[in-house]
Amino acid sequence: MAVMYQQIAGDLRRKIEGGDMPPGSRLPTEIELMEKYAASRNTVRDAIKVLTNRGLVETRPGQGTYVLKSREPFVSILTGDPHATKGEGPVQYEQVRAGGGVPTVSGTRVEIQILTGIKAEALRVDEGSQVVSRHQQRFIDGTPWSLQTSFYPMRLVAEQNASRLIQATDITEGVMAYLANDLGIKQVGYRDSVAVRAPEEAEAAFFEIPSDGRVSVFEIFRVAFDENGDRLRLTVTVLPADRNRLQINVGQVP
Amino acid sequence: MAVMYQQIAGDLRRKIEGGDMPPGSRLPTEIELMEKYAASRNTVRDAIKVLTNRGLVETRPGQGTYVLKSREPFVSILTGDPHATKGEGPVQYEQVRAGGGVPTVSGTRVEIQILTGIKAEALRVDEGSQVVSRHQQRFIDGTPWSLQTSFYPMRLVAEQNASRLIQATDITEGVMAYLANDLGIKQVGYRDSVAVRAPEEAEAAFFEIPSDGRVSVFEIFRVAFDENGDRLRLTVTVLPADRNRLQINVGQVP
DNA sequence: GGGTATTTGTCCGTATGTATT
DNA sequence: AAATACATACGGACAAATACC
Repeated sequence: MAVMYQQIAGDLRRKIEGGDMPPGSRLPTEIELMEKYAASRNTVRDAIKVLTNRGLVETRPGQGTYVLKSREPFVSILTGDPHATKGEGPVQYEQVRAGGGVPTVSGTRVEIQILTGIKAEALRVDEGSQVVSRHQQRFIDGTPWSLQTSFYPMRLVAEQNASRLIQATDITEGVMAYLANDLGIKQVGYRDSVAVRAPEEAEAAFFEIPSDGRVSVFEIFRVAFDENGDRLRLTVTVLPADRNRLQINVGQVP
Repeated sequence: MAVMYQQIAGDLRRKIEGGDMPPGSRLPTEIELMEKYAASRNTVRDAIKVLTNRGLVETRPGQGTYVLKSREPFVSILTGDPHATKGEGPVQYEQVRAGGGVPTVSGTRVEIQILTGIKAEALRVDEGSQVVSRHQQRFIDGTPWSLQTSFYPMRLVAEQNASRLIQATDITEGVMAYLANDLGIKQVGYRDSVAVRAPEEAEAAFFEIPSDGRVSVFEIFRVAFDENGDRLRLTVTVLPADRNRLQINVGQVP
């Protein structure tokens, strides 16, 4: 019923998932598989393509095809004290892997940008408005973990004198702490919206994942609200979906 | 620099994303693309494969290759009152699309199952323990939305007489309400863990998505806790990532 | 460093099958 | 039934990456 390349793919898949070919092991070469299944090389390659698309194997030119090892995922916590002001910049995510792991952050890149589309809509500013953008790269134990960009409406700088926002220096006590302590602007809640999409070129390069969309990324929009229900900032966080899990705690959890 | 099929893919992609080929429109046939780019049919097909893998187009045998339309995503809310007892069964997700949309639920399939692996670990029962499994299919406006299975430790039935759990009838007032009102067992919090993976065969068939892993699914593990910090149930929800967004509200949000 | 063997990647041409109109 | 369009499968040739001597 199934055609030949699917049969070959199914057979290899069973051998991988059944433990006959453990993670890290090398598959037979395409030539060997041709002989084993009495198929042409292109047919064998079609079968292997099924496995790579499902994230089971990886082909390395000049070396062979290898069974992928599943790595221990990072855990990012999306819930926290909405009034919290501590933390290093617009930190949203905590890393709770059992083995530990040290998060590090790149220097903050600060820009004035034009905000359009759904981002402008999320921050409730006019299409094409100027905003302050603060961008960071985040790593855990040296491996790329997340890309994070926060957008602040210009009124915070223009009308409420949040001048440190537009300086290209880290705000070590945290932006929310700065706004609360120096300006009396307090975050009382936030809303996250989580989607999954294919990575952009730059994201694939940073995370060291294939740029063809086989591995997708989480895209998290976090909108923060102040006491008046006004939107304080929009933070967009991107993390590769193959090495991250999101955790949400509600109520009383041990 | 880039090889030919990548150049063709890039050219087509720019035309799609630039609006030259709007969603729903048909691409030139493979023969026409062969002539246009002076490439062989296999090379043209390789280029199209890049686009299908990125979720930009869809090929239909006998018809042609079409630019996909992005559908309005469903929004599922992961946060709610941890003490809430109302609701139809193990409901976790609310649908908040602007245009409305009527959620419907299949009848509940109840089974006694053996729980193993990470599911047993999540519910903190011994590997290979028997549990009660209650499974539902959920739709919105008739389109498949989510698959949901809840697992309850057998002690609820054996020691605490939650006999209705093992009856194959819907518990219309909600399982949590039943446990609270009849047995005095109260949920005080829960923890969600969100991952993304390729769909299984049955899931792809139910959601009507390709079974080759191009479209991935959210897999949400929800563990519910009672006042003693014991685990009341594990609910596993699967929903296709191409038509769903997850929303998390923390603190005071308008 | 250089050369060679191995292995996967790209590209071509052709033939036939299957789904749709 | 016929035409159209994509899917599968074969064969071959050369390129590019890697490993090894």
